[in-house]
Amino acid sequence: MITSRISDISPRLSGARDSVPLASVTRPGESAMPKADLDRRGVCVAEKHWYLKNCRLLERLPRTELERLEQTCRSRQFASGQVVYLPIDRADAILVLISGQVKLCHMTPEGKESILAFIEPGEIFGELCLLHVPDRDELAIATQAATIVLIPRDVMQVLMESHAELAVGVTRLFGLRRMRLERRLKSLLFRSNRDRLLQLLLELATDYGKISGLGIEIRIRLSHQDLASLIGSTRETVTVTLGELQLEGIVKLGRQKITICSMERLRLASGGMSPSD
Amino acid sequence: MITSRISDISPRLSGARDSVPLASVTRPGESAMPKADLDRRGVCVAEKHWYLKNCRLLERLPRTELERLEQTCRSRQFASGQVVYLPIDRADAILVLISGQVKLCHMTPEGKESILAFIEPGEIFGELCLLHVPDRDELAIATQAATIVLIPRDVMQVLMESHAELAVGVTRLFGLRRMRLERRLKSLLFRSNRDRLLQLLLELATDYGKISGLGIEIRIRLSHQDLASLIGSTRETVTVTLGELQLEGIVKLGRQKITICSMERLRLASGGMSPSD
DNA sequence: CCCCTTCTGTAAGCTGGCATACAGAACGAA
DNA sequence: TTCGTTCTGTATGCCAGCTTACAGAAGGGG
Repeated sequence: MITSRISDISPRLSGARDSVPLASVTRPGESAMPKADLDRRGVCVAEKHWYLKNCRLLERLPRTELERLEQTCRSRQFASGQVVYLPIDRADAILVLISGQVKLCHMTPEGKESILAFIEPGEIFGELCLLHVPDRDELAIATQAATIVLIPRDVMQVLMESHAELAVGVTRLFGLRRMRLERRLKSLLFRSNRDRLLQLLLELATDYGKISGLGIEIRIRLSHQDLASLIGSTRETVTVTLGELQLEGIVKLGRQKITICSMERLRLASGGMSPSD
Repeated sequence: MITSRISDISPRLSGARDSVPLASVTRPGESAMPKADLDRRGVCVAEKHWYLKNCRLLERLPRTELERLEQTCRSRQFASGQVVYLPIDRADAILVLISGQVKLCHMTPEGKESILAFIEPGEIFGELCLLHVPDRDELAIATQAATIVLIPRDVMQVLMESHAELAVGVTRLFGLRRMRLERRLKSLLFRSNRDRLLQLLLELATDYGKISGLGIEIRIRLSHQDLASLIGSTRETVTVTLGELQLEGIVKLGRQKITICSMERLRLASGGMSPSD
């Protein structure tokens, strides 16, 4: 249920209201990191450049810069379900997801959650801080135990100025995310619940699809509630609609697992448009 | 009616299907430009740098570069209602709107139009081509007689590489547009028709608001159909809802003109969130 | 000025999908 | 294994908003 999710985070929300720095969201005893990896300030310093090299955007930086980054940025661990940042948090660093999974979402005044995006390892998020907006304006929650590296905005900015290819990469990132948003907006306006779900499945299949015996399986685990939060619908409606799609032989359902039996029929049913339309 | 809008553009659609370059969308006799401003190829060459200097993004370029731009880019005139580009057009140039107004929109398979954005003089659009996506994926229509300068993608790319401040500007542009989209997405998911309209009015007031005697007047002319296309609703529903808001004393209606009587009450009614939420 | 188009207003009926309410199933933790 | 929690499935009433259908009003072009 949604309400349970909210109560899940509200204690942290109040805790962070007085602009506690990100580093203190995890309480001392809560960290899942082995002690050997911690220095005196509880910050992981080992192998960071190795981590960062796995980030598409940063890998093109020269080795010296990656090492310099080690000096300035910190690594953090988050348990599954933990809040990474809150809408009201100050946006002063970009984040690199090293491992695990994070979802970015937004809460309506009535407490409904709409998921804006899922972040996978190697991806960057919270990058809007580069525009010098005051706060995050979105909620980031670890959906799996996650390791995250924080790069302060100033540091990133300096890097971008001295390394044009990084700036180009960031521009590209902004652009691609914007395209994804536009696609999503288009698929929401004027479309029935069923159409939105079909379109979503199509996008999930292309983004996270893995070929399996029965067809294309969606790698990430999503409950019906999650799907509803992605298309702005309700859990019940999604359950029913998915059931129909299964009867029609388009998908095969499992617990938090969806397999697309026939991409052609899915494409056809969702209006014959590719996910990039 | 919507259908009439579609028939309005469909002849041009077929004309452009075989990848006719943008420059040929306007038929020779159709230009509203005085002859003196045209060279042999029907392209305006006069005072272009003066135009471009009014563009927020380009104004920071050194004068020499602006003049070089004159050599490579063309200027075009579009009559009100004319198509600037089609979703299937190749995306190989960014466009600068010098004067007039352009709307970017998307057509659903059933022929409903959803407006993605309005472009005002000095603004850039079609900039997604910088990501090397194959085609436009959206429809651009002049809503007022418009003058537009085309900057080929390659030219822009070279400029960005040699002028970091331009690249930064583009990044910023992408980011800001993305924020706007995210805001819009949030205001669409899970919100009633009324709420969406209120939120839209709030954004329109901040983006295009002009103080007048009765309150804040929205500068751009929008029909109820346009508003419906912006929030994914129907013309009738918008008419009724606007009527209610007028009765409540929140807005004052005129033909294609809306004046916000009380920003406070509007803000309050739309959930008490600022447009940047 | 008149005609034609676009814009706005109003109303009645229908329906997709939401709210609500249960219940069984699968999973995780202890 | 057992208990508690989350996930999934199903049914019913109800309502916001879409559809359809008209009609007057305001421009605008000739």
